[in-house]
Amino acid sequence: MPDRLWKVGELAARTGLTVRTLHHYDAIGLLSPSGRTGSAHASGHRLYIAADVTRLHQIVCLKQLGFSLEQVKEYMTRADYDPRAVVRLHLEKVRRQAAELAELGDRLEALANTLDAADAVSPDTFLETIEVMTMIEKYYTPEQLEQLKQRKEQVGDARIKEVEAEWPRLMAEVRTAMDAGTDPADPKVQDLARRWVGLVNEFTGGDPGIFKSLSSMYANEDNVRGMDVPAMRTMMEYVQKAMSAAGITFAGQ
Amino acid sequence: MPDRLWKVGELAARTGLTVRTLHHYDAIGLLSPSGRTGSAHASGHRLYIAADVTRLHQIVCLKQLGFSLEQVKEYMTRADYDPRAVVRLHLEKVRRQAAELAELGDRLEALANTLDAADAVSPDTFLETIEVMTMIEKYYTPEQLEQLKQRKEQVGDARIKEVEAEWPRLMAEVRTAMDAGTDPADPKVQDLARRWVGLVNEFTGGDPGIFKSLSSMYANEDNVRGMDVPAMRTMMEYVQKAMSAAGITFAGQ
DNA sequence: GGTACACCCTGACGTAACGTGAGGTTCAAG
DNA sequence: CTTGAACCTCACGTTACGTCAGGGTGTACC
Repeated sequence: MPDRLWKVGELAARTGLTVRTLHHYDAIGLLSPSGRTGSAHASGHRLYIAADVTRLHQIVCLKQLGFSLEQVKEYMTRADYDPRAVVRLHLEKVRRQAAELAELGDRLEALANTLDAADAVSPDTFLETIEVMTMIEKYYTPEQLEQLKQRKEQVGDARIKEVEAEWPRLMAEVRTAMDAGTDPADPKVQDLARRWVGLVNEFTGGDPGIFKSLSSMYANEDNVRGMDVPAMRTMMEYVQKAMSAAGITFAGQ
Repeated sequence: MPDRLWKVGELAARTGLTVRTLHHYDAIGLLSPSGRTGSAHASGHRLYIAADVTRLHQIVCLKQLGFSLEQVKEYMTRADYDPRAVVRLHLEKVRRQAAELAELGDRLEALANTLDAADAVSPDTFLETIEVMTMIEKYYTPEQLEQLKQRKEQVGDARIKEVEAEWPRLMAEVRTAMDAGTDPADPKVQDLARRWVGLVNEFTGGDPGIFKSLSSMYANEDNVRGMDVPAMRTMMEYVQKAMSAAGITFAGQ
């Protein structure tokens, strides 16, 4: 039956496409039926011949390979392309997209694991976790993250909670000393500086790379886990004076 | 500077978004600035406060995880979701998409290799190759394809070309016999049937699975590599009568 | 106080590949 | 000649903005 005629509905049923899709292909000039009922009356029913069916099949194939309708059209009208080059190029694009999606998947999985490890997950902690993770990924290399993860396991949750509680206390004391106009060289301030350096060293583990990433993060972000970083930068200048006076430095800088 | 105000341009520069994007977020109610210049005059410049900046940051993070703006909005307004479940669900979706893209990549690579192996690649042979590959993927399992590939290497290109040239000749002869009204039991027709069976056996290698897939393909498709399959089905009935008369069967059926 | 100029504003249309009606017409059977 | 199914042509909706067009605003300088 090579000279049989097909109506849209039949063709749609056969190919798994919808009637609307065939209408669309007609509208954009990708596949117009070779005939219509009622001759030139316009608005007659579409009649597709065998050649149209073949063309449609090719269109579907190219679509399944991920080409856009525009590309398919270009490709089928102007046949002056090098098929190999086209396929190779398209392949590269698909590979890139696949890699990106896979990486996104990895990040989501890491997030999911982090959330599972947390005690309670309110929407707020959720948003905070995401923010922290995103920021962290921006400043630390994957190797550094692995390193931090191992250190975290060594140190243990208890100590981490202690440190997290210690920071606000320390910052409050530094602020008090600054507001009081205390000389950074004052032994009390030098003590504060020693505690500050101690906490930072505990985090970096003396690794210069991690110290650099950390510095970079606090230099560029204004908000890290809800902390007022600009204020911290001001304190840092003060603390650094005290460090000079006490003759101490960060580990591994 | 927690109480500093930001204008769209500044915020855009800081976040890497565009001004238009911020306008868009405002328009869809995802992030509206807390203030405007010129009070209630309408059409004053947008003024974002620190809280707005934080919210924007969270929006950006969620977007980078692949959530749609609609989802982000839902998530940030109604906070009665289980973050873990949401992330796991989203993760699965992303993984599925990544797998699909990876598979598409594999198919494209197979296509590219096939094209590289071909002598000349005109757009027509290209389209034909795609059609054949797509159809083949539909009927044969990956294992069967591997099997066919190995057999193809064993047999060699020369024999494949011979067979491809032989089919049209054979079909023409069968048609002639049919049109002449020759009895299928006629020895001449039995010979034709033997040749037919021989060619099919050579392709299937006597594998029942491949025979089944092949049959399925020719039973469901009306066009395989430009061949008039409906006509072949008619011939097949005739050939089968001759096969019965000759007492032969397909290998491994 | 005026003026330049950068920056801001609000529409409004375009994108890809159709989905989804609305409202009217045509075909094939009875 | 009448159904009912299948068909027809608009035309708007979808996503996340890009890209003008045409006109206001803020601020620095004279």
